[in-house]
Amino acid sequence: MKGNQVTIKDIARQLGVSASTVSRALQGHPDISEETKRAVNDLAAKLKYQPNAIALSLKNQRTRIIGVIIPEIVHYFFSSVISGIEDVAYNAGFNVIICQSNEKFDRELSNVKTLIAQRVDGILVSISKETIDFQHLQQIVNNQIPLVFYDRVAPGIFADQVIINDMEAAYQATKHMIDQGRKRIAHFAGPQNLLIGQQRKEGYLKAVREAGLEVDPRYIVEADNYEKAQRAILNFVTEGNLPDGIFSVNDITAIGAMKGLQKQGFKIPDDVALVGFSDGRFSGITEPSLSSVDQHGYEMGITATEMLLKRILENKTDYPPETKVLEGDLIIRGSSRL
Amino acid sequence: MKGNQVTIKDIARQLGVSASTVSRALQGHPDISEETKRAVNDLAAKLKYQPNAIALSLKNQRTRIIGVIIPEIVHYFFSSVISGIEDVAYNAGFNVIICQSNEKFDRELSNVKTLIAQRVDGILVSISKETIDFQHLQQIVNNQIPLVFYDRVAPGIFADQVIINDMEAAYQATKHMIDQGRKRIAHFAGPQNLLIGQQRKEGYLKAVREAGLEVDPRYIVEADNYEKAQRAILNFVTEGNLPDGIFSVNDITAIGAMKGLQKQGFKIPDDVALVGFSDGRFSGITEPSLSSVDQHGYEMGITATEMLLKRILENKTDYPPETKVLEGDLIIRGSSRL
DNA sequence: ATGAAAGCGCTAACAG
DNA sequence: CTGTTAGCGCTTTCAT
Repeated sequence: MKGNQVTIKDIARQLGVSASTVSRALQGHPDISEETKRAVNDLAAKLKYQPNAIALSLKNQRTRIIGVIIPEIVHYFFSSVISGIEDVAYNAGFNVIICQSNEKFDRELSNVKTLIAQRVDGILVSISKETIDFQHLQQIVNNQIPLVFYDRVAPGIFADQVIINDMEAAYQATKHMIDQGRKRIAHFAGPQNLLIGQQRKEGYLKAVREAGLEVDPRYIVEADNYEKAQRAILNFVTEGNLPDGIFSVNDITAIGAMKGLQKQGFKIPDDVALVGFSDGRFSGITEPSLSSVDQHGYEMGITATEMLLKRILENKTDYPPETKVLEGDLIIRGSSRL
Repeated sequence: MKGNQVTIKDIARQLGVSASTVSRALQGHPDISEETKRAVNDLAAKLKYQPNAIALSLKNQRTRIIGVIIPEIVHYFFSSVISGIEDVAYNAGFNVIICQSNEKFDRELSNVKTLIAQRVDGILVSISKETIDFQHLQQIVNNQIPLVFYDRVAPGIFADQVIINDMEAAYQATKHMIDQGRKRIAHFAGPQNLLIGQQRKEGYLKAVREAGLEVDPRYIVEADNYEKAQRAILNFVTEGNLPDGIFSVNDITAIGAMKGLQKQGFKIPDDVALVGFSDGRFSGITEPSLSSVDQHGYEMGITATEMLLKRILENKTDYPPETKVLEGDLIIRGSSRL
């Protein structure tokens, strides 16, 4: 932002009129003569004048910027969410600032500070795996900045949220394996401080219990990435208690399990059935292809942003927070089909 | 950005001092008494005062924001680049605005306008597949906004750039298959208006020619995604001229080829060897695992941002544009190893 | 040690 | 139809 960008003053000076006239001409204000308008617009085009968004923000007390806090952009689910957010924001004339927390609490804290300092008009948040303290998020609410949580919500914060029906989807995923005759189903679970981690485990438990199967605590392992899944598989094998089905909290964990099992010579789905979660770009690519729950990231981004824009544009902080629940869709593929 | 954020004035009023005193106290200015400083800082903390970044930007004529234009965030390569960008920017106290062009020229145009309007301190660009007109990028240079291209550069624009040695990497990838005894090697090429598309094809051609093999035009197909690869494979099969090796412009294309071939009953790498480009998260997951060129996205993001920050902080527009070339590393995996 | 005033770029009363 | 003025939040001379 060096000093050589064209301002309204430059145009005013060159045309021998006042800045306000230029401002009005640019806005097509009816008071201004056609002649002046033409002169102003021509010169503006010639000089490639771009209004200074910062000055406008300061004046108008709104930035037309939406801040997004996202755990990790490299995941297909999260980048689809971003696409949804951007599409809606873009159509409404809003810009988007994306901040990655990298799953770190400290970084998330700093992200919130940044977005407040930038005076964004609204904030979309999916909390990090580490986040167990929510003061910074409360701070957003206190500052009366519209806030919508997507996917990973913060308990106790009075704000809109859009989530998927994690418990039901997890239940369906597990039940599907049971329906195929599996008896010893394990769960590779996510962090239990995240609601999604709890809910997916709950759904799993519900299906197991409902089928009258035993809940074996050795079969519930906190494993939410490739490496942990591999290690868990190795444990199962050495201890001689291999499950015949595994429901994983996400796809990459399911793939870690798949690779680990195949390395040990087991066949998928014959020996062990696998179902993941999120339906990333991986699912169709593994051999066999991976059953998974489609989490509809793009739609989630759209919905969250629409909710946020509603708060921003209608300027309503009075009505109570809404929670929208999207349905996750179980996609059955080779890894769990007999 | 509603009206209820705490400002320096609020603090001044409550303490019965002037705004300038508060400002100075907050900055630790030596003129201010310890007593006043303490009072100001305490109240600021209590009210959770956050300086208005917009007012600061307007005053200082710099935003400490870096604008990034990226084709599509969902690709592992590009999201790694973003991580590199963010890490460097973050450490230097800069924020990042990410704009997706979605591979559309119009969107890219609009992105550039937005970033100029936001008066970002510098811009990082990788051009879209559609971009063949570069005036908007020239506009950035004209406005004296520091500009660095990464990966996909715009010819004829006088700006820094960081790329990988696409031609050499493509040459190595192709040569590797030739060294393994392949004689009929095809190339699934990217858009030829992108330099990376041209260069990767050039590298392929160089290896083929150097080995004294025939350049068969039927073996050079413009295919840069999963579906196009599948179709191309089908064509090869129906026309009865299946190659024994394919070098693809990116991984997802290589995987499309792999799936297409396997569906037809061909064995990888026995019947056809495959090498991709970019070494995304897919590479280790397919069966067999995919040989690919590691494009070092994270490092590219780091390098590009360091170059940009140098321009911004040293305020040097005088020295000539630099081009940094990173080396791509061929990673040989199961899809091309006999 | 502190305050008053000006200014960053723009808009919107208010005046003519 | 157009100009003058004030103000958005903050910093920074220049006074005192």
